Amino acid sequence: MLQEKVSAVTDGRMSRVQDAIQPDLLSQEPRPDLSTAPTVPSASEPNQNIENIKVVLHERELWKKFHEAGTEMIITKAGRRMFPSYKVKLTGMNPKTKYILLIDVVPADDHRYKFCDNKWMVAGKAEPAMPGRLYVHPDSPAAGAHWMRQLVSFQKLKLTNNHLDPFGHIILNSMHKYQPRLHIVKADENNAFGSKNTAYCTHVFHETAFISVTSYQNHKITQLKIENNPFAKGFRGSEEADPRISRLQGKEYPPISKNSVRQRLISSHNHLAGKLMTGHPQVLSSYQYEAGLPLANSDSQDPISNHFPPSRDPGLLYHCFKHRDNSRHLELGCKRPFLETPSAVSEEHYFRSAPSYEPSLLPRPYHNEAFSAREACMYGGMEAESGSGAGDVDDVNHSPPMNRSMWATMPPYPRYTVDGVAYQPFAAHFTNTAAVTPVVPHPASTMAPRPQSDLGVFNSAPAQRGLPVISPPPSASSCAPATLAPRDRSDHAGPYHKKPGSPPRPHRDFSAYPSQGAIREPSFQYQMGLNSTGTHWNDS
DNA sequence: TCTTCCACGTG
DNA sequence: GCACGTGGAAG
Repeated sequence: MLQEKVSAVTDGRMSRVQDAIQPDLLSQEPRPDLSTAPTVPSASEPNQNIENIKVVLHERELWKKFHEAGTEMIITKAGRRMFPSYKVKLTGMNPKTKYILLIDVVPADDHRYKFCDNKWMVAGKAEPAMPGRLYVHPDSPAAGAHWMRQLVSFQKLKLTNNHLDPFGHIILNSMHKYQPRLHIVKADENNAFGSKNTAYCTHVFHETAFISVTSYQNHKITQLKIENNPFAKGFRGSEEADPRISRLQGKEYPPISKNSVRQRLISSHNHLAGKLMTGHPQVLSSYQYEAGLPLANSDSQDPISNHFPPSRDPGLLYHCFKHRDNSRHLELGCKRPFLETPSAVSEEHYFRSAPSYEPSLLPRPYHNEAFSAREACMYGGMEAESGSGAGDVDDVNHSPPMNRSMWATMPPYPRYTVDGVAYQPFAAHFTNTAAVTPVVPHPASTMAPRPQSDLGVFNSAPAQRGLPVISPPPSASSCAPATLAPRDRSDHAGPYHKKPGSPPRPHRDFSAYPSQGAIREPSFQYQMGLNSTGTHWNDS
């Protein structure tokens, strides 16, 4: 039943999505006409009804709590995990078909925010989008049976504000609003994607949108993190007395640090405010989605929506797409640009996402690289790879190692990257990691910390490395984004040339591709975009 | 605003 | 016992 509904729904959405997407993809270029764009995957493909895949966000209620308060995610130079973690339950996949799951985090709008008077306010124009990176789930590629077997967790994904991050973490600007997106890509025969007929779907849960910060602004969010994140248990205590604080201060009783006081006040305030706020939660949207309803977005009012921009959609948006052929196909070859590590390492994929604010979404595969994943996000450890893919969970499903490709999504803004700089991903910066191999990237080797990449972040930087690039498909453009980017980059600025350095394993490079991004798609905009206006999350 | 260090917790 | 994830405080 649900499925039916879902399907139906999805279909609807999908088409929209496509439309939307296309634009993105194209965005840069003249966008072909959307109409042209094939709708969803027209391609025929064997298996896949990627569009029939259902994705349920795990712990949605928790996400909603955060969303209602205006979710904030800490970003640090070293990389910080997201909390709540992005975990999903998948159903409707072809058990034998291999899929690659990846997440990208795109700007939700083009504003910079500030937290004043206990609420988020627009504080100017957004900084240029950072090089978009994609975080590929370490188990990728894996068969549908594998993905459906248990929750798929992206908890190891890390966010950073270091534009030169060598670890493959997702790079964001502080005080900006972002929207994580899940992309399910059907792996091709080479365990890569990007080839013709590559089909993929993008799912967006609006309740996972957040504002990146270097320190929490809204006390309510801090409290939610402390109350729900096991690693923050040390800060739990009665509200009144934060044990930890006490300790720090050496007092038994709650110290009243300015913060604590402030927090308390705020929290009270928030509560009231919250109640006052609107009334409805956007929850509906989510639910709708789940229900399979189309989104109706009712939400305009949704408080949350307000907080975050726009997306109105129901909780999720989804796009499905199939590449058309020509276009792009990525090759996955596996090359690991940076990584040298040969075999040992597994490959990771780096992707770049597009910066668009919205929805651009589509990933475009860039090229792949291999790498190993070290940590498996999901199940525990997996590495998948080693040669093959991750082995995590079951290996059965796993496919062999995949190549990691990079995708670039479109950037919202044309610029992307670090200001045009050629980004050198990893290598350059490795400074810290001295250990890391300097120059060339070795993937596996030691790198200091493990990059997310392990996880699978990719950047795109294909060209430079010689990675396979995707060829751009002309028409595809409309549809398939992926292609475009890659080439562009290479051609154009080529932002990233990789320099000699190599990043640690993980990431290989990233070229940043800018995807462009802005979305124009109706749907999308519809979703997200909107709100810029207010944006206020005020939580309170 | 951001970075670094800290104590404490999980796993 | 160790590595690492946390938010707070101090800088």
